[in-house]
Amino acid sequence: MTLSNSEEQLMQVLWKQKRAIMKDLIVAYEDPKPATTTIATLLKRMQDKKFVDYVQVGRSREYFPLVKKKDYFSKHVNGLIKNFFNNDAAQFASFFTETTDLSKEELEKLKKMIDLQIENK
Amino acid sequence: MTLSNSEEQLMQVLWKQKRAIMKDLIVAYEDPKPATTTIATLLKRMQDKKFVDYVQVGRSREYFPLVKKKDYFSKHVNGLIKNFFNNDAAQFASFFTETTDLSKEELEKLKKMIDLQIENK
DNA sequence: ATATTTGTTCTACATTTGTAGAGTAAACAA
DNA sequence: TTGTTTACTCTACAAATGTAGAACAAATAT
Repeated sequence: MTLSNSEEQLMQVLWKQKRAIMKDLIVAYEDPKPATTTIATLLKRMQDKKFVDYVQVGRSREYFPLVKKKDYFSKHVNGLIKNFFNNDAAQFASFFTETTDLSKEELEKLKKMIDLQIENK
Repeated sequence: MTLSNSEEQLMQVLWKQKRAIMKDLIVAYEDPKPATTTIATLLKRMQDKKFVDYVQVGRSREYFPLVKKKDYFSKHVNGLIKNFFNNDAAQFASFFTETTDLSKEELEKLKKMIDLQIENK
């Protein structure tokens, strides 16, 4: 089960806010803001898909993510790797460093992180 | 304009085969293979979206990609970076090295590539 | 020459997605 | 205590997607 585009967008808001009621969610949107009913529909569908849940707080529901951004995202990336690179992460990595536009500093930082990873092997 | 899932799947086949007629495309599918009309519909929609074109060769059309896999894919990755990491590629990179499961050798290789990149800055 | 295969277009239809109005109940403001 | 706000559910509907039958034309096999 995956999120559709607009569901994913809403999920981003929720990940950022951690817990939020309707009003908070809508505030996070640019103009033209969606109708409240639109958000409500999306939230309901996301509940059905087990991506969010809520607790009743007074008159409102406080929504929260059931899925960690990191987990969701790593599934995404691994899907991409599988799809586009025959499941070869190294090939993906190479592609990544070529394609994205990292500054010298960022590259140095990345190198340090890789060193750390190598040490832990 | 983006490809839907099943369009993207077909695009993968076409990228692999470079140029292909209907029969070749269908052969590449696992059982249960889709109906030829299904593939035809997808191809037509992909033409409309300017992702493929064809030349008539005898009785058949030889289809070919109009978009390079690499270009298509880098747009994808950059989309992900924007969406999930606030447009911060370094953060993405860090996430990537943590999450994907690279071997020591692969990490070394990656480090070398990064060094190359740094030199070219 | 007739039957069969192949590729195509047209049409169709169920499902999913994006979006929101109508109606309603609870809480709140005046 | 009555109007206003807020959040929710129900319903709706157009567009996109996934899938494929019907019909047809060209090529091919017998």
